[in-house]
Amino acid sequence: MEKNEMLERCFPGRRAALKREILEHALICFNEFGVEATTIDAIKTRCNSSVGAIYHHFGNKEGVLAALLFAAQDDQRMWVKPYLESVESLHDFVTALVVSYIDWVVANPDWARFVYQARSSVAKGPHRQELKRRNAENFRNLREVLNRVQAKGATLNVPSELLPSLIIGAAENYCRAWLAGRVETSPAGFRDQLSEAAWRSVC
Amino acid sequence: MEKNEMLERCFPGRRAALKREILEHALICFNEFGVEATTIDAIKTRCNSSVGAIYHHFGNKEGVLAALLFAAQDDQRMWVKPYLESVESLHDFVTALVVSYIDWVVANPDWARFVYQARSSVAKGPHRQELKRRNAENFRNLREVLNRVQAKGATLNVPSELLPSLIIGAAENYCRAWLAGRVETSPAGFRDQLSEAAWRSVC
Amino acid sequence: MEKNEMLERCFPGRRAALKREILEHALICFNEFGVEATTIDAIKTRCNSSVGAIYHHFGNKEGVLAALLFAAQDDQRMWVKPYLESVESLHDFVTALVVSYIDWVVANPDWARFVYQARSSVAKGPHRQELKRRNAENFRNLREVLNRVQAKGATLNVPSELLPSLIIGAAENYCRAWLAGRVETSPAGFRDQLSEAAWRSVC
Amino acid sequence: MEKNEMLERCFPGRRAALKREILEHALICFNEFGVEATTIDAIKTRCNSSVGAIYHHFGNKEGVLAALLFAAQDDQRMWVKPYLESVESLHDFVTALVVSYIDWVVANPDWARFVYQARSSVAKGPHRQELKRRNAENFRNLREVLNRVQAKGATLNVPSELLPSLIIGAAENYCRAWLAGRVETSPAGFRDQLSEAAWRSVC
DNA sequence: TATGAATGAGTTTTCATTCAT
DNA sequence: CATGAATGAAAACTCATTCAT
Repeated sequence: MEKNEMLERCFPGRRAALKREILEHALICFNEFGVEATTIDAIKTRCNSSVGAIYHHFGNKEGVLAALLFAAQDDQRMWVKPYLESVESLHDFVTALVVSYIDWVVANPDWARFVYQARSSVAKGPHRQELKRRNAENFRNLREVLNRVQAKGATLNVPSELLPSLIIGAAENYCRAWLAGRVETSPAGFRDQLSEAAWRSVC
Repeated sequence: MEKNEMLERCFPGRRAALKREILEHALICFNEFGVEATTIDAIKTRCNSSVGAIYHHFGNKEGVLAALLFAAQDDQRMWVKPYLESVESLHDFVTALVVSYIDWVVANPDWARFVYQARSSVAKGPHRQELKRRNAENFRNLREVLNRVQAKGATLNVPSELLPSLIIGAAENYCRAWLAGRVETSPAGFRDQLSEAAWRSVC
Repeated sequence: MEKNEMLERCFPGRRAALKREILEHALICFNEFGVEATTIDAIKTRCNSSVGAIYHHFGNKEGVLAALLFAAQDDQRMWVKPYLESVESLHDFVTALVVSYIDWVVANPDWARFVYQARSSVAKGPHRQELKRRNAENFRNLREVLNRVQAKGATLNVPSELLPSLIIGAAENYCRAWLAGRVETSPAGFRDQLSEAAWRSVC
Repeated sequence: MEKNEMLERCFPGRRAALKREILEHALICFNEFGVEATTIDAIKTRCNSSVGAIYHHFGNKEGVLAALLFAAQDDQRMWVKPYLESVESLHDFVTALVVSYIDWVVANPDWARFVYQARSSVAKGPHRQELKRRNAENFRNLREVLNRVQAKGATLNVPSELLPSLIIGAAENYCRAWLAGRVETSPAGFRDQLSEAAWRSVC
């Protein structure tokens, strides 16, 4: 199962089995009832564990939330790597980002749904520094690839602040709509159209 | 004050004065503490009213939330009207939507911030049908304008489901980032770039 | 309609029309939801009146309750009178009480249901003195009839305190069970059996 | 103390100590203030516990009420057993029921008072099915004894629905009056008279 | 480590009552 | 007299968190 694979990667080993079990069911609860409406008790009931175990492993509710969000983001960043490796041009770069984003959402709809609602919660809570740090690091990594590509040829004539929105904005908007059931067609069906649109929007 | 103007429009008259007062301060609370973290008590303290009055006028917390969201959306839809009136071409249409969107967000940052976080709450709560109905009606209205414009000349070669994301996705993404403090530059500074990018992405 | 007849008797005249209207619908609410669960608002909604009107006429919720209870008891005491007039013997007396009790309950099931649940409420509330006074007066009146009858012939060899329970206990118990739906057969079907049983139990 | 004995029987063991503690003091509150007027807070204050503990053990207020009622009824049914064992005739049967009823009320006035006011509440609430089930079972058990006795000799010429009212009606009525302070003499003083009256009323 | 009973501050909500119009 | 908006005390109930076993 996909969920277990991702968690196995993030929390490997036998000793972390319960940890993975808890996170797996916490994700289901958060998506089913919403982040705020999910209680520790609901999670412990779903995974046949105990409140004590959850607190032992994650400290508190925000700890569970942060662990899940960071696992999802880590996975998403691992996922994009192979897409970026063969990037040679600016067009490749934009396409890699858009397509890998869509592919990840389609492959992990539960995680994507969760990320959209959990991000703002974590951004307000005690793990917001860690979140910022991780986002900054990710941004640096992408920047590095962009710089490498731009060194080879043409450069983009777009303000740095605006770039992420132009590249990912439309794709994210459509993925949100799909996960919320507002549109029917899977984003997978619009991979090329969304990546080409993103490319046209930046050049 | 802007807030009062908008609320005056939605809930006119002397008798609704307290209603407006409550909504005005509820908006501030929701933005300051978050939708879930805002308590009825906090609202009543802020507007020097009573819990009873809030329940008398809005039934419950979800009622306050829905009243605010619907007021904001009504205003946003009133706002876009003059932009759409002079639209002659597809390019005009895309520009009108993007630019009016940005202008509204910049003119009403508190309302915009609120809409982003309240929408998903209302979409899960007891007013979700009303929300759907309103969104559908808005969509029909825009569609009508689009049809009128397309009748005159070239038509867009973009799937209907994808169109809203292509037009508004990047602008929305940037506005969210701005309101969350993740970028510094006001979206007003990127009106033309965002609307041109949207246009290129659809044609 | 029965309800109106009884209320017309207790609160006669045009000016008391609203009063009767309120009481009539309050009775329905009290029976449907229970005394404590019935709110002034529910009553005002049911009778298309206003909270102000209810408070104007009855002072408070306990006032409504007491007015209804006293009306019901007054009616029950008016009802028993003709039964008692022709009483000549002890046997007649016991029969009159049991049979009139049953007949009244069957004729006014809503009022009877109400009396059973309202009595203890009023007995705790601010009208408890008035309730006591009325009960004592009623007891005196019945005692008088009993004395008159006993003066003519045989006397009962039953402690005074016990007498009411022996006479009415079984009938009341059955009527309660009937009104609660625990038994099917109307008490009217057991008029003779209950009155004869009562008579055998006291002699 | 009687209360503890009864509760110890219903909820035995060390682990249930707090459960018993809560019920014991809830009973006092319900009798002192009335079922509706007793708040969870009043109970928790009286037994030096916490609202959380009460909700942990009983779910909600209705849960406390039902637990107490069922405990009382269980006790009452245990109590009547020895009275029924030596029953040989119909007369014995009626006497056993009336006398054991009176003895139980006199031995447990607080529980009896509670049963009278709680029964109708529970009969309306979420535990009404359980209540019905228990009453039906109790009825079956008594019916069995009655059948056994009737097999030996004379049978009663009284409708089945009416029988309980004839047997217990007067005693219950008197016990209610005594517990409410409307009469002075303890029902214990009228054991024989009430049981003999019941016997005469059914034969 | 694991458990789940116990805590109690904090929340939503209700509703009798008042009073200005 | 009638109305219903406004009040606010008080209620039920929740739930993150702790801690003894």
